[in-house]
Amino acid sequence: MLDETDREIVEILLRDSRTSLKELAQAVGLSSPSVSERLRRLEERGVIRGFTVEVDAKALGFAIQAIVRIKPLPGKLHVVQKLIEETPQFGECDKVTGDDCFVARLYVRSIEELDGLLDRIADKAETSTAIVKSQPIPRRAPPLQSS
Amino acid sequence: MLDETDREIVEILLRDSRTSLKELAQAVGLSSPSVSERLRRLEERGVIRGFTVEVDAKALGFAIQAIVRIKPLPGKLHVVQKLIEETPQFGECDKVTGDDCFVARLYVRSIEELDGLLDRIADKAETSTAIVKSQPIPRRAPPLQSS
DNA sequence: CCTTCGGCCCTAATAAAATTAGGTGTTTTC
DNA sequence: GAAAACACCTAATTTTATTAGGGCCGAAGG
Repeated sequence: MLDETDREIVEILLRDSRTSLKELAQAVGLSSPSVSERLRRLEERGVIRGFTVEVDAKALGFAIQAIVRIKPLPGKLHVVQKLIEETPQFGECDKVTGDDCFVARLYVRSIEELDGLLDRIADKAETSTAIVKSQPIPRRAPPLQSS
Repeated sequence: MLDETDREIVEILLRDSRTSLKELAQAVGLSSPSVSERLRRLEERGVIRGFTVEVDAKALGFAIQAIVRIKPLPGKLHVVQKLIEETPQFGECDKVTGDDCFVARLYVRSIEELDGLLDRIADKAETSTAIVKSQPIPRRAPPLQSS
């Protein structure tokens, strides 16, 4: 899928996407235009979906994170999904197998805020909540090797 | 925490962190050096933790994602954590309240691969697995407003 | 077997972007 | 009320990215 050079480029960009072409070129032993072209193709192929920044929840005052399993009551699936989408405290949300339920991350400043948010879903879904104690792996990309 | 200008800058960068200072400056009605300085301070304050790329699991052949709850058997907590960290198919992993258990994302190419990975943990932890059917919110930052 | 085409790379020149330097007005502090 | 701190500006400089133009295989086809 990716050759060794592409993999190295992506790995460097995962660590710091502002790395200059010059530095990337040095790291992989190519010229800047070559790296630029590889980058363009990685994006074109959809391997690199985009360039972004990582924002720190704690620095913004969201000291607590929770993982919430949300099982909408019969007929409430779309209402619940809409609510999740429109509530900014929800981070990523996955719809998973088993009773059509959602697993979502929640960013809150206090237990009270968490409680308040869960209350607002209480009449639309069954929920179970786990507070995040630590993040052994805060974020990690899928493997870049096909091995 | 963040003024309106900072918020706008961060929002733009979340969408595309390669946006030039010139464009950012135009968007917020400041000069490039001013935006540059604000950026520096956002990083210094830890609001922006880093610049990175988003890599697409599907494009790399990982068609399946699963959310796995992993409850280590007595005395196996550290072994399990190490295994998770060293298995590249694991994406982000949170340690949550309730019986010292982990919630992790898993990227695999097939159900067989998923099964194989779960087998390797089977003697160290109790697991329950939910396959991701869709991602209503693939990724989202915490709210930028204190509201 | 030779030619052609496509892929991938290069250097050098140009264009665009980021940074730095130096200065102005406004607000906070002593 | 002066001084310092702050947040911003423009203009000059430096760094970075992009473009243009060619060379070198290696595979495909005559």
